Amino acid sequence: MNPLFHALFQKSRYITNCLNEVLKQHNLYSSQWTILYCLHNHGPMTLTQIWKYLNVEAPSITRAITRLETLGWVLRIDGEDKREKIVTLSPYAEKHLPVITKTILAFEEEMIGALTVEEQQQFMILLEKMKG
Amino acid sequence: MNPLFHALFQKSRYITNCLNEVLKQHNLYSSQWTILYCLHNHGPMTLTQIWKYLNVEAPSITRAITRLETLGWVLRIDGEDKREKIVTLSPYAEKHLPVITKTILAFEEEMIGALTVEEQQQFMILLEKMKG
DNA sequence: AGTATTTGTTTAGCTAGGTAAATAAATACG
DNA sequence: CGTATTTATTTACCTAGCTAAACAAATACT
Repeated sequence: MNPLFHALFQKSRYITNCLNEVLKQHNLYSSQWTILYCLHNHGPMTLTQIWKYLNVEAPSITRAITRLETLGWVLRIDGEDKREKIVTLSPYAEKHLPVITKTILAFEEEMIGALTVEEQQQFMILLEKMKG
Repeated sequence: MNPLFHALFQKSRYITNCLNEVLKQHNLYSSQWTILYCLHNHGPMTLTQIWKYLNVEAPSITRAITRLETLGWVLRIDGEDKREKIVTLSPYAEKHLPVITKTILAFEEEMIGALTVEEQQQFMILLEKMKG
């Protein structure tokens, strides 16, 4: 395996593991938090909007939303178009998200802190260049 | 989610998906190929050597090796220390690996080609800086 | 020598992604 | 209007990582 790929995969796994560790105190997993944060910023979204935005396949989102629903974080309501389901944050989520967001921001700052803003931009540019 | 993490995870998933697409013609998955390539370079290895080198947990390797064994790519033989199993490439693997390696190198070149050698080094350095 | 600890591997069960195919509602077309 | 196609979601099943705990062999300790 090309060392660049190897390093990329490693770091990706490492960061998600760290993220899960931080989220443990809130009884959440990284993929769940990603969706909650997404809904928090965009307001109610259909499943399709969510998976297109997060760039994963639909079944992953269906499963995650089902779990979040049973845990009481989101509500799934029928849209005007009867095919689609609109997902919204529950009052419980609205109440608890701010403090979670805060701990996550601290984590991200700690993780990325060693990079200057220019380095962060450079990193994004280099990522883009890898045939997207 | 911090856009830098988002981009990192995205690209990581994207590349493994592409890799799997390329490997489909050889009836292999990326994780399997990673192990075969590892054995090809280092010669016979114990399970522990493999998971420490690839930096994943032991059960992932156990499962992958079991699958590779039933598919005829590797052999698992008892070591002198009766606890450990030594994994070696099968003659079938020795025969077929070169051509697979060739297609993978072409894929990696295509994927990374847009980056100069300096940019690749820079990318590695930036990855390292993210709290390892 | 006999017990306690460590080490290598495996098993069980979890999240998290993927594809392929089923289903139901909406839309397009002849 | 009725059928064909598209679109949104779901279901079933696959790889790929993880942790926790079981187990057996080796090593350390007294």
